[in-house]
Amino acid sequence: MPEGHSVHRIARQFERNIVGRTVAASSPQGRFVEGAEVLDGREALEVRAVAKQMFLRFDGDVWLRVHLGMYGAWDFSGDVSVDATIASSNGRMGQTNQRGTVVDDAIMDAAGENSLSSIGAPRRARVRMSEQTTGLEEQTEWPPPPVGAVRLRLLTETTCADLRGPTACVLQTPDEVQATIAKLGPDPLVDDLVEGAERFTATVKKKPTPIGLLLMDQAVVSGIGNVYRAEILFRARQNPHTPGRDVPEEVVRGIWRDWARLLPVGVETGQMMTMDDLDPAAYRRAMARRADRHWVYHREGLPCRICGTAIVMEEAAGRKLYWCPNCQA
DNA sequence: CATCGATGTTGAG
DNA sequence: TCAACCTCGATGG
Repeated sequence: MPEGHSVHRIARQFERNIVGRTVAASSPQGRFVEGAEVLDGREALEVRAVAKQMFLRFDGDVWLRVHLGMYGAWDFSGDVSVDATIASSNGRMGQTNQRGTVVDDAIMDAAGENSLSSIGAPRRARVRMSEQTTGLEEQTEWPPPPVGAVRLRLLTETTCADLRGPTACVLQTPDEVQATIAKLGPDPLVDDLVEGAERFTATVKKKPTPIGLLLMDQAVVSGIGNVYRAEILFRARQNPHTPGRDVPEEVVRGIWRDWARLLPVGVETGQMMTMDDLDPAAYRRAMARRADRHWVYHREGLPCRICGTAIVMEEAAGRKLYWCPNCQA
């Protein structure tokens, strides 16, 4: 489920609570027993996020590569440096709070004020990090009993990270990591922005593939998924069906710049905010309600926010593509 | 409570 | 092109 922003966000959580610590590794589900045995007792030294993949380096040049796929998630519990924005527009967290979770009022207040990147002190909490960050009910046992099919558990003295439902969870050598990353297109939070722009435009310029498909191709550009694709194309007023090589170069460069702007916003807010240039009231509305958050995504049949034309949905490569046939003519 | 669909990728045909 | 992977919130009865 997660697009690039979630993966960078999860990597940041690893940075705060796992990197620099020795882990006890296990596979409660049983599908990653051998890998867990290799990781067990090693120190996590570094985390990297590229596109929708996360790479965690352990001592001895052992890398863990994780791709959450459609419904993978990391559950953090114990001492978790919780983001101030963790609960924004998240009713569940409010409920959980009333039932006695330790996520305190300061965090809830900060969330209400929509402040960015304030890092709370580590505290007993339990969160699920997937597309969104969700508060979970507090567990009192330690270590917490695994919930559901936990492929991999990484346990430090104070923090437990449980991986569930990933598409990929494998150990890699440094060379393999290098090779994996080399196949990925530029990522605005990893690559130099100027260099990234050159790579992206050069690739798009020579492809007959529709731009709407190119944006979803992780070899072309890293981290864009179905939501960001629709939104970025709308923001560029670009028809999704135009072959990449026929899209004006200035538009292609504009798309890269826009992604480089939206991605960090997504990392900070934990949400795919694509209407960030609206007035403050509309911005607050968009933050509060998912239905108000996008220009075209998931708005089939609804009037375009700019011109009133009905938003169109069509299937493209098995994914739903939303766009305004008037604004993006 | 059952069913559906999803922010993704891979590999078979 | 499509099923499979495997999870869960949203939806409907």
